[in-house]
Amino acid sequence: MLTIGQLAAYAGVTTRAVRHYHHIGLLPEPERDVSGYRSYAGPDVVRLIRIRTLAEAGVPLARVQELLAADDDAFAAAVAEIDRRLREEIKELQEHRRRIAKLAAGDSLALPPSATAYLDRMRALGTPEVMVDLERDAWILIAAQMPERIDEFMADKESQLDDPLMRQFLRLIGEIAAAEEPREDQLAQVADVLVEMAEAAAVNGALDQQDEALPDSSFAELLETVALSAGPRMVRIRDRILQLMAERGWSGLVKMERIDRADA
Amino acid sequence: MLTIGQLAAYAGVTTRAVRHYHHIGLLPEPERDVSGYRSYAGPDVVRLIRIRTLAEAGVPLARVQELLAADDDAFAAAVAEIDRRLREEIKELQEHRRRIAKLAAGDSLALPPSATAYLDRMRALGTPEVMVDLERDAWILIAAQMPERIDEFMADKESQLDDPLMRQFLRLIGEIAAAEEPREDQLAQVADVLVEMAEAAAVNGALDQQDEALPDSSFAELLETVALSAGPRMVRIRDRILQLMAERGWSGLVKMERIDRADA
DNA sequence: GCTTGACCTTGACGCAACGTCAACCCCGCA
DNA sequence: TGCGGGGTTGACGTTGCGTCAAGGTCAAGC
Repeated sequence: MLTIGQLAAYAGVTTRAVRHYHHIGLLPEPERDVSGYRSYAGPDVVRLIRIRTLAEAGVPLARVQELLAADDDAFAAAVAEIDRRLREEIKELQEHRRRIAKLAAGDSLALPPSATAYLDRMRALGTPEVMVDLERDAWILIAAQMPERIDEFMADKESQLDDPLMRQFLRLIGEIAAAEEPREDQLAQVADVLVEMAEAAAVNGALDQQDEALPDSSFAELLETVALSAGPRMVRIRDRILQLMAERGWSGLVKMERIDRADA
Repeated sequence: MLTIGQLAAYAGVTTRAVRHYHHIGLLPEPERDVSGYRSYAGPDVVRLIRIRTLAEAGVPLARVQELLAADDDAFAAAVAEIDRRLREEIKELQEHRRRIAKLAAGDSLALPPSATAYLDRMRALGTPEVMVDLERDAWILIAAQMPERIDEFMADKESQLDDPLMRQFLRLIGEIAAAEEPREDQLAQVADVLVEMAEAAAVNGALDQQDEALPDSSFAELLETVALSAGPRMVRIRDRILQLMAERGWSGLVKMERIDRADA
C-alpha cells in the first residue's frame, strides 16, 4: 500500500528513522513488493505514530516496546521512572549552567576566589605576569589536591605579602623580568632576600608548617616541574638563583631547606 | 614523573578519559619512558584540571581547546553561547516531562481527549473491545492526518451515539462478538441496520460530508487495512456483512456508497 | 629466579538515535 | 531513452568515554 517515504510522511519522521526502528526491532519489517520495496499498511502507520508519541515524550527507544505492551499499572510505573530520569538530567544541566555562570562571572578556571584574589594582589604589587602564571598553575595543583585547606594557605600567603622582604623580592623579580638580560648583582640580591626570608621562617617555625603542607616529596617535585615549564630564560635565572642560594647555605624554592654542613 | 594512572587520579578522572583527550588532541601526548609508559609532569596535570573544569560546566570537548586559548571577550561570548545551548536542552527536557505527564494522566497514546472520551462512551454502550481497538487505531490515523478537524469529527460521532439505530448496531455487534460463531440472522440484522443508517445519511446529506472528510481514496483504503488487521474471525464476519449489504444495494463500511444499478 | 597482582600498552566494539554519503536499482513521464 | 525522484543495502560520523581483549612492565614476596 505505502512506500517507506509515504509511511514516514504520515508519522512526520524520516525514512532513516523508520529503517532504524526496523533495525532495532521496534517496528516489524513489512512484506516487500515485486521490486523489493517495503510495503506498509494502516497498522504500521498506527504503530509508528505510537512509537513517535512515546519517543517525543522522552521515552528511550529501548523501552518503547515494553511500554506499548504494558498494562496500566506497568505503564504508570515505567512512566514514573522515566520522569525521574528526566528530572535528573534537568538537574545535571542546571548544575552545568551554575558552573558556567561562575566561570563567566570571572572565576579563574579551577581556582577558588581566595586564590584569584591573592593572584590579583600579586599582580598589583608589580609581579611579572609570567610569575603570576606559574603561581596560578601551582595553586591549581594544590587546590585540586587539598581543596579544603586552600583558603587557609591563601590567608598565609596574603599576610606574607605584607612582609617588607616579600615586597622587596617581588620588586627585584619585576626588575629582572623587565630587563633584557638579568645582571648578576640583581640575582645576588634576590638570593640574599630569599635567604633572609628563609632564616626568618626557620626562626618562627614556618619551615615546619611547609613540611606539613607538602607531606610527600613527590608532590613537591611535581610543583617543581610546573616551575620548569616557564621557558628556558626563566629556568636559567632560576638555576642561577638556586646556585647563589646554595652558596649561602640554602636549597629549594618550593620547599626551602638548610643545606647540611656535612654536604657543603 | 607521573604515570597515566597517577595523572588521572590528580584530576579525578579515569585513564580512559585521559587517553581519549590525547586521541582528540585536547591534551598533548607526553614523552614516553624506557618501557613505553607515558610520563607526565605538573603542566599536564594543570591542563587536565582546566579541561575538566570546563567539561564539568557543560562545555563540549570540541570547544574546550578554543576556550582555554580565548581572551576574556571571546571567552565570555563562547560561554554565553554554551549557556544558550544548555537552556535549550533544559527546555526540551521540560517539554518531554510535560508530554510524559500527560501520558501518565491517562491520555491514550496519540489521541486527543475528545477521541478517548468517545471511545470510552462506545465501551460503556457495550461495544466489544476488539471493535473499540479498531476504532481507536482508525482515529489515531485520522488524528495524525487532520489534527485540527478531529474535535469536529468527534462531536459528530458523539451525536451519532444518540441515534437509536447506532445503539442497535452496537448491541448486535456485541452479541456477535460474545457468541462462538455468529448466526446468519444476526449478521442479516446488522446489515439491515447499516443500510437503514446509510439511507438516512443519504437523505440528510451526511454522505457528502464523508466525501469531504476523506478527500483521497488512498487514505480510505489505508483505513480499510486497519479494519483488516483484526484477525481472521472478524474479517470473515465483516466480509459476510459487506456481502449482505451489497445484496441490499450498498457497499463499503469506512465510506458507504450506493451501488450503481448498472453494476448490479 | 619465579609468581602474583597491579598497572601500562594498543586496538576495537558499544552506546542513542539517527544523519549523511555511496553506489546501485526502480518507476513514471516527456 | 533519458531524467528526476523515489527506493535498496552498507557503512561511517556524532559525543564521551566504558569495557573487554591480549598482551608487556614493575614492585614485592617467596
